[in-house]
Amino acid sequence: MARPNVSRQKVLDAAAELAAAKGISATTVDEIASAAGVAKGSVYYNFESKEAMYSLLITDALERAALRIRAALNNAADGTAVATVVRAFLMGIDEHPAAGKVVATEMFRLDRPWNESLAAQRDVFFSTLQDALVRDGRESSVSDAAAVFGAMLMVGFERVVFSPSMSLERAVASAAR
Amino acid sequence: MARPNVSRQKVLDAAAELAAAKGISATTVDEIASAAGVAKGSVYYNFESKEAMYSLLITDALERAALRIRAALNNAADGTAVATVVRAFLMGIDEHPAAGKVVATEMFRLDRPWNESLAAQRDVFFSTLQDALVRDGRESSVSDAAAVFGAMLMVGFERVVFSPSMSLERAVASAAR
DNA sequence: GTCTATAGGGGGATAGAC
DNA sequence: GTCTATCCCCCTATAGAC
Repeated sequence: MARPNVSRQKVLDAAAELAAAKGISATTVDEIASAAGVAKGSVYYNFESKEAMYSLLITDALERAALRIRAALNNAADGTAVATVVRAFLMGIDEHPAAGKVVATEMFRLDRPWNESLAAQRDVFFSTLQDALVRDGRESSVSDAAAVFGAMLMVGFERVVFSPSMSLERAVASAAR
Repeated sequence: MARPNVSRQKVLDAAAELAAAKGISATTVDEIASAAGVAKGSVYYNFESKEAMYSLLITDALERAALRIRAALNNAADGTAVATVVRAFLMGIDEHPAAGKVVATEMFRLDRPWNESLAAQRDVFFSTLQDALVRDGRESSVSDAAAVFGAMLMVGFERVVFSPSMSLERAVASAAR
Protein backbone atom coordinates (compact mmCIF):
# COMPACT_ATOMS: atom_id res chain seq x y z
CA MET A 1 0.00 0.00 0.00
CA ALA A 2 2.21 2.84 -1.20
CA ARG A 3 -0.65 5.33 -1.37
CA PRO A 4 -3.45 4.14 0.87
CA ASN A 5 -6.91 5.13 -0.26
CA VAL A 6 -8.13 7.72 2.24
CA SER A 7 -11.81 7.56 1.28
CA ARG A 8 -11.83 3.83 1.61
CA GLN A 9 -10.45 4.05 5.13
CA LYS A 10 -12.91 6.75 6.17
CA VAL A 11 -15.75 4.54 4.96
CA LEU A 12 -14.45 1.52 6.85
CA ASP A 13 -14.07 3.53 10.05
CA ALA A 14 -17.58 4.98 9.80
CA ALA A 15 -19.01 1.55 9.02
CA ALA A 16 -17.33 0.06 12.08
CA GLU A 17 -18.48 2.86 14.37
CA LEU A 18 -22.10 2.71 13.22
CA ALA A 19 -22.34 -1.08 13.32
CA ALA A 20 -20.81 -1.12 16.79
CA ALA A 21 -23.68 1.06 18.02
CA LYS A 22 -26.60 -0.36 16.05
CA GLY A 23 -25.58 -3.61 14.48
CA ILE A 24 -24.71 -4.32 10.86
CA SER A 25 -28.21 -4.86 9.51
CA ALA A 26 -29.58 -1.72 11.13
CA THR A 27 -26.79 0.37 9.60
CA THR A 28 -27.58 1.74 6.13
CA VAL A 29 -25.12 2.53 3.38
CA ASP A 30 -26.58 6.05 3.28
CA GLU A 31 -25.63 6.53 6.94
CA ILE A 32 -22.16 5.16 6.34
CA ALA A 33 -21.57 7.47 3.39
CA SER A 34 -22.88 10.47 5.30
CA ALA A 35 -20.79 9.72 8.40
CA ALA A 36 -17.70 9.20 6.26
CA GLY A 37 -18.34 12.47 4.43
CA VAL A 38 -18.55 10.89 0.98
CA ALA A 39 -21.32 10.12 -1.47
CA LYS A 40 -22.94 6.73 -1.60
CA GLY A 41 -21.46 6.13 -5.03
CA SER A 42 -17.98 6.34 -3.50
CA VAL A 43 -18.82 3.60 -1.06
CA TYR A 44 -19.70 1.33 -3.95
CA TYR A 45 -16.61 2.41 -5.86
CA ASN A 46 -14.47 1.07 -2.99
CA PHE A 47 -16.52 -1.98 -2.02
CA GLU A 48 -18.47 -4.48 -4.03
CA SER A 49 -21.36 -4.54 -1.58
CA LYS A 50 -22.29 -3.78 2.00
CA GLU A 51 -21.89 -7.44 2.81
CA ALA A 52 -18.40 -7.65 1.29
CA MET A 53 -17.41 -4.55 3.23
CA TYR A 54 -18.38 -6.01 6.59
CA SER A 55 -16.89 -9.39 5.75
CA LEU A 56 -13.60 -7.63 5.19
CA LEU A 57 -13.93 -5.63 8.39
CA ILE A 58 -14.58 -8.75 10.45
CA THR A 59 -11.94 -11.03 8.97
CA ASP A 60 -9.32 -8.27 9.12
CA ALA A 61 -10.04 -7.57 12.78
CA LEU A 62 -9.84 -11.27 13.63
CA GLU A 63 -6.62 -11.76 11.73
CA ARG A 64 -4.95 -8.79 13.38
CA ALA A 65 -6.01 -10.03 16.81
CA ALA A 66 -4.74 -13.54 16.12
CA LEU A 67 -1.37 -12.26 14.90
CA ARG A 68 -0.99 -10.00 17.88
CA ILE A 69 -1.80 -12.75 20.33
CA ARG A 70 0.51 -15.30 18.73
CA ALA A 71 3.39 -12.84 18.76
CA ALA A 72 2.83 -11.99 22.43
CA LEU A 73 2.57 -15.64 23.40
CA ASN A 74 5.92 -16.49 21.86
CA ASN A 75 7.65 -14.15 24.28
CA ALA A 76 5.65 -14.98 27.40
CA ALA A 77 7.54 -15.93 30.57
CA ASP A 78 6.67 -19.14 32.44
CA GLY A 79 3.34 -18.98 34.28
CA THR A 80 2.17 -15.82 32.50
CA ALA A 81 0.81 -17.30 29.27
CA VAL A 82 -2.88 -16.63 29.97
CA ALA A 83 -2.25 -13.13 31.26
CA THR A 84 -0.16 -12.45 28.16
CA VAL A 85 -2.92 -13.56 25.82
CA VAL A 86 -5.50 -11.50 27.71
CA ARG A 87 -3.27 -8.43 27.70
CA ALA A 88 -2.66 -8.68 23.96
CA PHE A 89 -6.39 -9.07 23.33
CA LEU A 90 -7.32 -6.09 25.50
CA MET A 91 -4.71 -3.93 23.77
CA GLY A 92 -6.31 -4.86 20.48
CA ILE A 93 -9.71 -3.69 21.74
CA ASP A 94 -8.12 -0.46 22.95
CA GLU A 95 -6.80 0.16 19.47
CA HIS A 96 -10.00 -0.50 17.59
CA PRO A 97 -12.95 -0.89 19.97
CA ALA A 98 -15.62 -0.54 17.29
CA ALA A 99 -14.31 -3.44 15.24
CA GLY A 100 -14.10 -5.50 18.42
CA LYS A 101 -17.72 -4.80 19.23
CA VAL A 102 -18.88 -5.74 15.76
CA VAL A 103 -17.03 -9.04 15.95
CA ALA A 104 -18.27 -9.77 19.46
CA THR A 105 -21.93 -9.32 18.57
CA GLU A 106 -21.57 -11.49 15.47
CA MET A 107 -19.84 -14.20 17.48
CA PHE A 108 -23.07 -15.93 18.51
CA ARG A 109 -24.86 -15.75 15.17
CA LEU A 110 -25.05 -18.77 12.93
CA ASP A 111 -26.89 -17.59 9.79
CA ARG A 112 -24.56 -14.93 8.53
CA PRO A 113 -22.57 -14.63 5.31
CA TRP A 114 -19.24 -14.28 7.09
CA ASN A 115 -19.96 -17.01 9.59
CA GLU A 116 -17.54 -19.57 8.21
CA SER A 117 -14.40 -17.50 8.68
CA LEU A 118 -15.69 -16.31 12.03
CA ALA A 119 -16.21 -19.86 13.27
CA ALA A 120 -12.73 -20.83 12.11
CA GLN A 121 -11.18 -17.91 13.98
CA ARG A 122 -13.23 -18.77 17.04
CA ASP A 123 -11.65 -22.22 17.04
CA VAL A 124 -8.17 -20.72 16.72
CA PHE A 125 -8.85 -18.45 19.69
CA PHE A 126 -10.07 -21.31 21.82
CA SER A 127 -7.16 -23.61 21.13
CA THR A 128 -4.70 -20.77 21.70
CA LEU A 129 -6.31 -20.19 25.07
CA GLN A 130 -6.20 -23.89 25.89
CA ASP A 131 -2.48 -23.92 25.06
CA ALA A 132 -1.93 -20.97 27.35
CA LEU A 133 -3.86 -22.65 30.16
CA VAL A 134 -1.74 -25.78 29.79
CA ARG A 135 1.46 -23.75 29.82
CA ASP A 136 0.36 -22.13 33.08
CA GLY A 137 -0.49 -25.52 34.58
CA ARG A 138 -4.20 -24.77 34.86
CA GLU A 139 -7.37 -26.68 33.96
CA SER A 140 -7.69 -26.52 30.20
CA SER A 141 -10.95 -28.05 29.04
CA VAL A 142 -13.13 -26.33 26.44
CA SER A 143 -15.28 -24.79 29.16
CA ASP A 144 -12.20 -23.28 30.81
CA ALA A 145 -11.08 -21.74 27.54
CA ALA A 146 -14.61 -20.43 26.97
CA ALA A 147 -14.65 -18.91 30.46
CA VAL A 148 -11.40 -17.00 29.91
CA PHE A 149 -12.52 -15.89 26.46
CA GLY A 150 -15.84 -14.59 27.75
CA ALA A 151 -14.16 -12.89 30.69
CA MET A 152 -11.64 -11.02 28.57
CA LEU A 153 -14.32 -10.02 26.07
CA MET A 154 -16.65 -8.62 28.70
CA VAL A 155 -13.93 -6.93 30.74
CA GLY A 156 -12.57 -5.37 27.56
CA PHE A 157 -15.92 -3.82 26.70
CA GLU A 158 -16.71 -2.80 30.24
CA ARG A 159 -13.43 -0.92 30.20
CA VAL A 160 -13.88 0.70 26.80
CA VAL A 161 -17.56 1.54 27.04
CA PHE A 162 -18.42 2.14 30.69
CA SER A 163 -15.30 2.29 32.85
CA PRO A 164 -12.49 3.99 30.92
CA SER A 165 -10.64 4.70 34.14
CA MET A 166 -10.00 0.99 34.68
CA SER A 167 -6.29 0.31 34.19
CA LEU A 168 -5.08 -2.27 31.70
CA GLU A 169 -3.40 -4.32 34.40
CA ARG A 170 -6.50 -4.32 36.60
CA ALA A 171 -8.49 -5.60 33.63
CA VAL A 172 -5.88 -8.25 32.84
CA ALA A 173 -5.83 -9.40 36.46
CA SER A 174 -9.62 -9.83 36.56
CA ALA A 175 -9.93 -11.56 33.21
CA ALA A 176 -6.92 -13.88 33.49
CA ARG A 177 -7.58 -15.28 36.95
CA MET B 1 -53.65 -16.06 31.89
CA ALA B 2 -56.51 -18.52 32.04
CA ARG B 3 -56.44 -19.27 28.32
CA PRO B 4 -53.04 -18.36 26.97
CA ASN B 5 -53.02 -17.25 23.35
CA VAL B 6 -51.34 -20.05 21.40
CA SER B 7 -50.68 -18.03 18.25
CA ARG B 8 -49.02 -15.31 20.22
CA GLN B 9 -46.65 -17.78 21.85
CA LYS B 10 -45.81 -19.47 18.56
CA VAL B 11 -44.95 -16.08 17.12
CA LEU B 12 -42.75 -15.16 20.08
CA ASP B 13 -40.90 -18.48 19.89
CA ALA B 14 -40.28 -18.16 16.17
CA ALA B 15 -39.16 -14.54 16.60
CA ALA B 16 -36.65 -15.57 19.29
CA GLU B 17 -35.29 -18.47 17.26
CA LEU B 18 -34.80 -16.40 14.10
CA ALA B 19 -33.26 -13.42 15.86
CA ALA B 20 -30.89 -15.70 17.74
CA ALA B 21 -29.55 -16.97 14.43
CA LYS B 22 -29.50 -13.78 12.37
CA GLY B 23 -30.07 -10.82 14.62
CA ILE B 24 -33.23 -8.79 15.11
CA SER B 25 -32.82 -6.38 12.20
CA ALA B 26 -32.06 -9.14 9.74
CA THR B 27 -35.20 -11.01 10.74
CA THR B 28 -38.34 -10.03 8.82
CA VAL B 29 -41.91 -10.21 10.01
CA ASP B 30 -42.70 -12.38 6.98
CA GLU B 31 -40.14 -14.92 8.13
CA ILE B 32 -41.50 -14.86 11.66
CA ALA B 33 -45.07 -15.40 10.46
CA SER B 34 -44.02 -18.21 8.14
CA ALA B 35 -41.93 -19.96 10.81
CA ALA B 36 -44.77 -19.63 13.31
CA GLY B 37 -47.24 -21.01 10.78
CA VAL B 38 -49.53 -17.98 10.85
CA ALA B 39 -50.27 -15.10 8.50
CA LYS B 40 -48.50 -11.80 8.87
CA GLY B 41 -51.75 -10.15 9.84
CA SER B 42 -51.89 -12.38 12.91
CA VAL B 43 -48.50 -11.17 14.02
CA TYR B 44 -49.78 -7.60 13.97
CA TYR B 45 -52.99 -8.65 15.68
CA ASN B 46 -50.93 -9.87 18.65
CA PHE B 47 -48.21 -7.22 18.68
CA GLU B 48 -48.25 -3.53 18.01
CA SER B 49 -45.03 -3.64 15.99
CA LYS B 50 -41.91 -5.68 15.41
CA GLU B 51 -40.04 -3.38 17.77
CA ALA B 52 -42.60 -3.77 20.55
CA MET B 53 -42.47 -7.53 20.14
CA TYR B 54 -38.70 -7.70 20.61
CA SER B 55 -38.77 -5.20 23.45
CA LEU B 56 -41.16 -7.51 25.24
CA LEU B 57 -39.03 -10.55 24.46
CA ILE B 58 -35.90 -8.91 25.84
CA THR B 59 -37.33 -7.36 28.98
CA ASP B 60 -39.21 -10.58 29.81
CA ALA B 61 -36.09 -12.67 29.45
CA LEU B 62 -34.09 -10.30 31.65
CA GLU B 63 -36.74 -10.16 34.31
CA ARG B 64 -37.08 -13.92 34.48
CA ALA B 65 -33.30 -14.29 34.76
CA ALA B 66 -33.08 -11.67 37.52
CA LEU B 67 -35.87 -13.32 39.52
CA ARG B 68 -34.33 -16.74 39.15
CA ILE B 69 -30.93 -15.53 40.28
CA ARG B 70 -32.21 -13.58 43.26
CA ALA B 71 -34.20 -16.60 44.46
CA ALA B 72 -31.21 -18.89 44.15
CA LEU B 73 -28.92 -16.46 45.93
CA ASN B 74 -31.21 -16.27 48.95
CA ASN B 75 -30.68 -19.96 49.62
CA ALA B 76 -26.96 -20.15 48.86
CA ALA B 77 -24.64 -21.73 51.45
CA ASP B 78 -21.53 -19.88 52.62
CA GLY B 79 -18.76 -19.73 50.05
CA THR B 80 -21.00 -20.82 47.16
CA ALA B 81 -22.66 -17.54 46.25
CA VAL B 82 -20.89 -17.02 42.91
CA ALA B 83 -21.36 -20.64 41.85
CA THR B 84 -25.03 -20.35 42.77
CA VAL B 85 -25.54 -17.28 40.63
CA VAL B 86 -23.71 -18.88 37.71
CA ARG B 87 -25.71 -22.09 38.03
CA ALA B 88 -29.01 -20.22 38.07
CA PHE B 89 -27.98 -18.21 35.03
CA LEU B 90 -26.88 -21.28 33.07
CA MET B 91 -30.14 -23.05 33.88
CA GLY B 92 -31.98 -20.06 32.48
CA ILE B 93 -30.04 -20.35 29.22
CA ASP B 94 -30.81 -24.07 29.09
CA GLU B 95 -34.49 -23.29 29.33
CA HIS B 96 -34.62 -20.62 26.66
CA PRO B 97 -31.33 -20.42 24.77
CA ALA B 98 -32.70 -18.37 21.90
CA ALA B 99 -33.90 -15.56 24.15
CA GLY B 100 -30.55 -15.62 25.91
CA LYS B 101 -28.70 -15.23 22.64
CA VAL B 102 -30.87 -12.31 21.57
CA VAL B 103 -30.23 -10.53 24.85
CA ALA B 104 -26.51 -11.27 24.76
CA THR B 105 -26.02 -9.83 21.29
CA GLU B 106 -28.00 -6.72 22.16
CA MET B 107 -25.98 -6.23 25.33
CA PHE B 108 -23.29 -4.09 23.68
CA ARG B 109 -25.54 -1.92 21.56
CA LEU B 110 -26.18 1.66 22.52
CA ASP B 111 -28.61 2.96 19.88
CA ARG B 112 -31.55 0.66 20.39
CA PRO B 113 -35.13 1.28 21.48
CA TRP B 114 -34.94 -1.20 24.35
CA ASN B 115 -31.52 -0.08 25.48
CA GLU B 116 -32.63 1.74 28.61
CA SER B 117 -34.18 -1.26 30.30
CA LEU B 118 -31.31 -3.42 29.10
CA ALA B 119 -28.73 -1.10 30.64
CA ALA B 120 -30.68 -1.04 33.90
CA GLN B 121 -30.77 -4.83 34.00
CA ARG B 122 -27.08 -4.97 33.20
CA ASP B 123 -26.39 -2.86 36.30
CA VAL B 124 -28.55 -5.15 38.42
CA PHE B 125 -26.63 -8.17 37.17
CA PHE B 126 -23.28 -6.58 37.91
CA SER B 127 -24.14 -5.52 41.44
CA THR B 128 -25.66 -8.92 42.17
CA LEU B 129 -22.42 -10.50 41.04
CA GLN B 130 -20.38 -8.09 43.15
CA ASP B 131 -22.48 -9.00 46.19
CA ALA B 132 -21.87 -12.68 45.52
CA LEU B 133 -18.12 -12.09 45.18
CA VAL B 134 -18.09 -10.26 48.50
CA ARG B 135 -20.03 -13.04 50.18
CA ASP B 136 -17.45 -15.54 48.94
CA GLY B 137 -14.59 -13.37 50.18
CA ARG B 138 -13.23 -12.70 46.70
CA GLU B 139 -12.05 -9.60 44.87
CA SER B 140 -15.17 -7.67 43.90
CA SER B 141 -14.33 -4.71 41.74
CA VAL B 142 -16.32 -3.90 38.63
CA SER B 143 -13.79 -5.69 36.47
CA ASP B 144 -14.13 -8.85 38.56
CA ALA B 145 -17.89 -8.79 38.18
CA ALA B 146 -17.52 -8.21 34.45
CA ALA B 147 -15.12 -11.15 34.21
CA VAL B 148 -17.55 -13.54 35.88
CA PHE B 149 -20.44 -12.25 33.82
CA GLY B 150 -18.56 -12.68 30.55
CA ALA B 151 -17.35 -16.12 31.59
CA MET B 152 -20.80 -17.42 32.42
CA LEU B 153 -22.27 -15.93 29.24
CA MET B 154 -19.67 -17.50 26.99
CA VAL B 155 -19.60 -20.86 28.76
CA GLY B 156 -23.39 -20.96 28.60
CA PHE B 157 -23.43 -20.48 24.85
CA GLU B 158 -20.49 -22.76 24.23
CA ARG B 159 -22.46 -25.42 26.02
CA VAL B 160 -25.78 -24.80 24.27
CA VAL B 161 -24.47 -24.21 20.76
CA PHE B 162 -21.27 -26.19 20.32
CA SER B 163 -20.69 -28.58 23.23
CA PRO B 164 -24.04 -29.95 24.41
CA SER B 165 -22.28 -32.83 26.13
CA MET B 166 -20.70 -30.46 28.65
CA SER B 167 -22.30 -31.06 32.05
CA LEU B 168 -23.93 -28.24 33.99
CA GLU B 169 -21.52 -28.64 36.89
CA ARG B 170 -18.47 -28.61 34.62
CA ALA B 171 -19.75 -25.37 33.11
CA VAL B 172 -20.43 -23.89 36.55
CA ALA B 173 -16.97 -24.84 37.76
CA SER B 174 -15.25 -23.16 34.80
CA ALA B 175 -17.34 -20.00 34.88
CA ALA B 176 -17.38 -19.46 38.66
CA ARG B 177 -13.70 -19.94 39.37
C1' DG C 1 -58.86 -14.26 15.39
C1' DT C 2 -57.06 -15.28 11.07
C1' DC C 3 -56.56 -14.51 6.51
C1' DT C 4 -55.21 -11.98 1.68
C1' DA C 5 -54.06 -7.94 -0.61
C1' DT C 6 -51.98 -3.73 -0.84
C1' DA C 7 -50.21 0.65 0.53
C1' DG C 8 -46.13 3.33 1.45
C1' DG C 9 -41.44 4.05 2.45
C1' DG C 10 -36.66 2.97 2.73
C1' DG C 11 -32.83 0.15 1.43
C1' DG C 12 -29.09 -1.73 -1.57
C1' DA C 13 -27.26 -1.07 -5.79
C1' DT C 14 -26.27 1.07 -10.60
C1' DA C 15 -25.72 4.60 -14.42
C1' DG C 16 -23.50 8.11 -16.12
C1' DA C 17 -21.86 13.06 -15.88
C1' DC C 18 -17.84 15.47 -14.35
C1' DG D 1 -12.44 8.96 -7.99
C1' DT D 2 -16.39 11.37 -6.69
C1' DC D 3 -20.70 12.99 -7.40
C1' DT D 4 -26.21 13.06 -8.31
C1' DA D 5 -30.14 10.81 -9.82
C1' DT D 6 -32.75 6.90 -10.17
C1' DC D 7 -34.21 1.99 -10.23
C1' DC D 8 -36.50 -1.66 -8.07
C1' DC D 9 -37.16 -4.76 -4.58
C1' DC D 10 -38.54 -5.87 -0.08
C1' DC D 11 -39.88 -4.62 4.42
C1' DT D 12 -43.08 -2.77 7.93
C1' DA D 13 -47.58 -1.88 8.60
C1' DT D 14 -52.70 -1.46 7.49
C1' DA D 15 -57.40 -2.43 5.46
C1' DG D 16 -60.97 -5.17 5.19
C1' DA D 17 -63.22 -9.79 4.03
C1' DC D 18 -64.43 -13.98 6.37
